[in-house]
Amino acid sequence: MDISKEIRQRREELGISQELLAEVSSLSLRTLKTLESGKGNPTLASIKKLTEVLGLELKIQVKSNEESRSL
Amino acid sequence: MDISKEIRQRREELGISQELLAEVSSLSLRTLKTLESGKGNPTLASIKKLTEVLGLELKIQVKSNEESRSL
DNA sequence: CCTTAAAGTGCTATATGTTGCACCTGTTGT
DNA sequence: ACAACAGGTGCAACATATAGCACTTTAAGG
Repeated sequence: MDISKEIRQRREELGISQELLAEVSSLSLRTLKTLESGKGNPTLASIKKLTEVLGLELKIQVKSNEESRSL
Repeated sequence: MDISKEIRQRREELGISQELLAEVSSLSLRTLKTLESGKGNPTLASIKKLTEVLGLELKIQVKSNEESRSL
């Protein structure tokens, strides 16, 4: 799933508003709105601010080879 | 591990130079150098360009509660 | 020694992410 | 209908990521 959608989904699961999330994660409300609506190209720092507050973690790993099997 | 270090490690595993990686991922060599040396704040787009070429995937997931157990 | 390849860095210009403000829409409750 | 709340968006200012260039350092190989 898209990162922006994951963030929105997680925020909604926690039942908090964009305004509150922006405040506690020290990210501007404007930036959060842009990010969640999938229109921006956020910096890693912005994403980390949100993941820390939301209890999410960003992992980078070797891709599982699904498309290799399909050929 | 840090994302910048993961990217460098993966590039070295594949045995390619920064110059080649920058070229095939349509990212400037300057930006890749900055990123790998851990000095920048890359955008999500830059990270995605690299992960796609390197066969890596960026995943965002609920944090496993290690620190909850330690208390 | 010299040459080549790979990586790091200062400088600069350009592109764009971040931010605040104002305003609009849609929803909920009275 | 009106008010309050949550979310989306255009605009402009500021901060900074991206990019190219030149130069340096280090390591490997002749």
